[in-house]
Amino acid sequence: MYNRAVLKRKIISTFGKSGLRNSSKRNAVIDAFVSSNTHLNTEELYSIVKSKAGIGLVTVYRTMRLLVQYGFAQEVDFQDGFTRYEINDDLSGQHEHLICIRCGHITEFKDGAIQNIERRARTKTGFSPLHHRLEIFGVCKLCREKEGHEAE
Amino acid sequence: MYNRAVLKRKIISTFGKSGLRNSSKRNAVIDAFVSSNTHLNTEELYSIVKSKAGIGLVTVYRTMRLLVQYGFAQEVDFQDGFTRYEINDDLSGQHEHLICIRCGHITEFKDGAIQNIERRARTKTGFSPLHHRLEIFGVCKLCREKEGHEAE
DNA sequence: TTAAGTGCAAATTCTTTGCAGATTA
DNA sequence: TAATCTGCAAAGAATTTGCACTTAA
Repeated sequence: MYNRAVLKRKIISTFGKSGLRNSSKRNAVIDAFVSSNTHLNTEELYSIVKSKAGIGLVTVYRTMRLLVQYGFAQEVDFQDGFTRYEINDDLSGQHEHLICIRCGHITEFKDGAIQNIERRARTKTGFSPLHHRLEIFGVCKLCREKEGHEAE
Repeated sequence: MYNRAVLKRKIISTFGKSGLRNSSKRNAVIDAFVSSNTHLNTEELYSIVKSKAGIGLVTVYRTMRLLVQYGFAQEVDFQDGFTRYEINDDLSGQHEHLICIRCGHITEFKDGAIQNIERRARTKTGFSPLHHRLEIFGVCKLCREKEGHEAE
């Protein structure tokens, strides 16, 4: 598990080495991002930081784009119409998403077998995997219980 | 492997039972979709059908939405700014996507281990998987060769 | 006949960009 | 000081919707 304060320092240090400046507003967005436990979209990140520091939506977009470019953030797509972000799996350990098509609830799920799939992809096709996204769509336990397990 | 003519008939029959009509323009979009081997986006599907039948872009959007709703099409996201569609994996057999972050080339890749991951997800969390998306981002063989395998 | 399907243009929604002023190194 | 950063408003791009007309059942 990554440490958030460490991650934040690493991001700012990496940015600094690339000629990006250590701005207080951008830092507030980085803070909101590394502190979040869920998969926030731009609007949600904005609603966190705008009260704190009078930050504009555009700054959130620009900061998230940088975080993706530099490999600290990864875009995830839960088919709800928003681009969402999470801390790059390579930093925190790979995980998959179980997405309930009834209630929209997201469960994170770890399974080491993905590593084997990536290894086979490399062996069979010469493709060199860097990171992945696995989203499994289905019906969560609670919704199945509500429906009397019809979804079985 | 599904048969395309059979699939098309199945779609139209399912639509008919739901009170949707058998319209020639919608059929042209369905045709273009079931005949395609790649992951077409709306604009690409439109460019196929507009010459044939004077169909509007809006009809393509509406048809693809129906195909997704009824489970015949699945949206895929290759992070190129477009929503792309493929025939639902449940109908043709599951496959994964290897996406080259240099040249954008997509390779389809089959690996049965995903079934085991889905099974473990069900056992561990009570989640009932219906379908999944696995996208592995990395560098394809050709790009690696061009780069002298730096990406290793 | 009548409910569904369609195209056009307008409206929405998410995201990016131009530019003048603010901030950081 | 000099380059980067920022917010605002405007522009873009993908997608949806309102509405009058067309078509299938």
